[in-house]
Amino acid sequence: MMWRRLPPSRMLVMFEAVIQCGGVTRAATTMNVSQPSVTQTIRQLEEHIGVPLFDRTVRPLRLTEAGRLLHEATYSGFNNIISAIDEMSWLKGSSVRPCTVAAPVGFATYWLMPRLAHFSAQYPDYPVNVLTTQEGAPLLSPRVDIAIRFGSGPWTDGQSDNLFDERIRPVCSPALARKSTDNNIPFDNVTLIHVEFNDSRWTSWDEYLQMTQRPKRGIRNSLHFTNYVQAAQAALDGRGLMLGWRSITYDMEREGRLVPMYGDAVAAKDSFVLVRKFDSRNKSVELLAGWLIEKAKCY
Amino acid sequence: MMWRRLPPSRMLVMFEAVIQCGGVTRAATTMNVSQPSVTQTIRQLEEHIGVPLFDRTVRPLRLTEAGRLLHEATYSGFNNIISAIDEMSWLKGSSVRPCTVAAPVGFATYWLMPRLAHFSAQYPDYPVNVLTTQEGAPLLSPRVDIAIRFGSGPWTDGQSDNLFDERIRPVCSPALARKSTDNNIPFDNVTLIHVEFNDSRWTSWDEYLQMTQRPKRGIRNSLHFTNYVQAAQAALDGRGLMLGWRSITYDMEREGRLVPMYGDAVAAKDSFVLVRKFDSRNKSVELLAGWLIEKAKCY
DNA sequence: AGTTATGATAGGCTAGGAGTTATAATGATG
DNA sequence: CATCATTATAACTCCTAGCCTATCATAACT
Repeated sequence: MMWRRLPPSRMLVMFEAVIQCGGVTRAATTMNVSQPSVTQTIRQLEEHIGVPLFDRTVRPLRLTEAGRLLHEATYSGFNNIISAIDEMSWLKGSSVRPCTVAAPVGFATYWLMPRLAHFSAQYPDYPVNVLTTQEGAPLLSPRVDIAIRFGSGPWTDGQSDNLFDERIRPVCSPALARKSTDNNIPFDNVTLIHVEFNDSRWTSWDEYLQMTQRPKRGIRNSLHFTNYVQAAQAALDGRGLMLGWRSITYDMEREGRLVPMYGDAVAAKDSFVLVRKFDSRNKSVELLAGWLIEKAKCY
Repeated sequence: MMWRRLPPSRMLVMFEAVIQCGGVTRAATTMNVSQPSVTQTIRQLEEHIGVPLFDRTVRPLRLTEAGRLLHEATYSGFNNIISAIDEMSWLKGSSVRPCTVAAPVGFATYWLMPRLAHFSAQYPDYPVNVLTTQEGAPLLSPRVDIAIRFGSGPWTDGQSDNLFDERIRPVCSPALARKSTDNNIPFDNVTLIHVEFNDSRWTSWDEYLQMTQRPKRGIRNSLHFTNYVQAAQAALDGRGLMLGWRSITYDMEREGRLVPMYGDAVAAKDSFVLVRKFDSRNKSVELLAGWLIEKAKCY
């Protein structure tokens, strides 16, 4: 009876695509369909639900509050299903049970994934699965061997090891930094790149300005994104100043693609913790957990 | 890129229906399609994934390990999406923000839902949403105002109040109980109704037998189910002896539809705890939380 | 073993989903 | 204000996904 309200997955997939690509047109090209097709599909979805998902009074379409809600739900919902399928596929071929690690989406994208590539190269016989979550503290479960949580803990449902504290500071592209210093542009005139999260633990620009005792900014000179991927891209393109989370921008800073600018680093309230099952008979769990902890040290 | 592996929702919905109805034929009738259609759809899904989902060597089709995995994922995944949509629909009509409570599936079905019916009757102006989870400890999140958890805590992400401890004892229908006592049937000859959960915190028959120092049973005389709904139905029909969780079977016991039989109650390791957000500006959260705690007392 | 209940297979048909092109409308930008 | 970029609307086409009937195969039950 529950599926009466469930929209066809096509629509939800399109919806996600539009969000990811940041616009109908781009979504259309990446999905290999025409632009009107996407518009139609989104309309159908909105009709199906009965609520507008996008704000049409602004041109690169932006999510409404309702849209953001749905986005969160579908994103993690699909992730659940897909990662289960992945796991099953592995389970079919090799008899080696893969190790599944759950992590918050930003951490997974910018810290975990790049490193996992190395891990897989080093230990090709130990398959690893990543389950991204919208929440900061994924639970251990039959399907999750390692959970990486952002918070204060302590957690008692498994063996926990601290990975690192989180630190935040403004960063931007080297080009923008040079331009700013050369022309002596004051902080207040620089475009700020915002990421709209619902998680209260993620420090926002507003909070940062407050913590560093700077005046609050208006909506002038600001770019808004709903995910870190786009925001980071905008920063790399030199379109503004982003609040750089250490776990997310560290690699990019090291490569010189982003540089700290305008202001000090601020410690986040919480830190990242790796929690693994107590009784993991699975060798790969121990191996991967140790490996990640090691990587976190030298970071 | 992630949707490459996502099967059409039709298939997943059918899959869920087959599980819920406990068979292809029954699923067909409840979904208003022909039986071959269902068979087809399931085959397509299995092809899509590349893994058999059902064990065909047994006649009322049973889930394989892989199937169980997928079931869990889709169930909670869809639940996420649907409850988000529900919430949005409410949000459209009335400006009163609904209160969303997340709870483990068994608790939600058998304890929460029946009581919520009364709550809604009493306070029609306070809409309530239920989000069922496969795990025992749902998190608070922007979308979840109240989380009901089964575990040992303590949890610090919100204000927590104990609801009640869990207790387990064998129960069956009055008819079966009478027949057993009349004919002096020994415990070892009674059919046991099993529920297959992956959550280690749910005590199984094996554990119960061990705790009460009875001999372990073979697979003879046993019925297996994957969810409590079916299992409870089987118990009500007098088809065997079920391990009755207080939170689940209490109402049915009070109505005389189930009676305790063969053996003592055993305390579960953990208890149910209600966790609500610290700063709930939402009146309905406070109201509902207090109401539930009150109900839990007199139960 | 015979009977019943349940699921699998084959083949054919049709409705409507999903996409296309062409064009208009509207916000962003300078 | 002019131009560009992006999204909305309309009308039409196509094809395939999904369903059905009919029949067969096999497990469960007694």
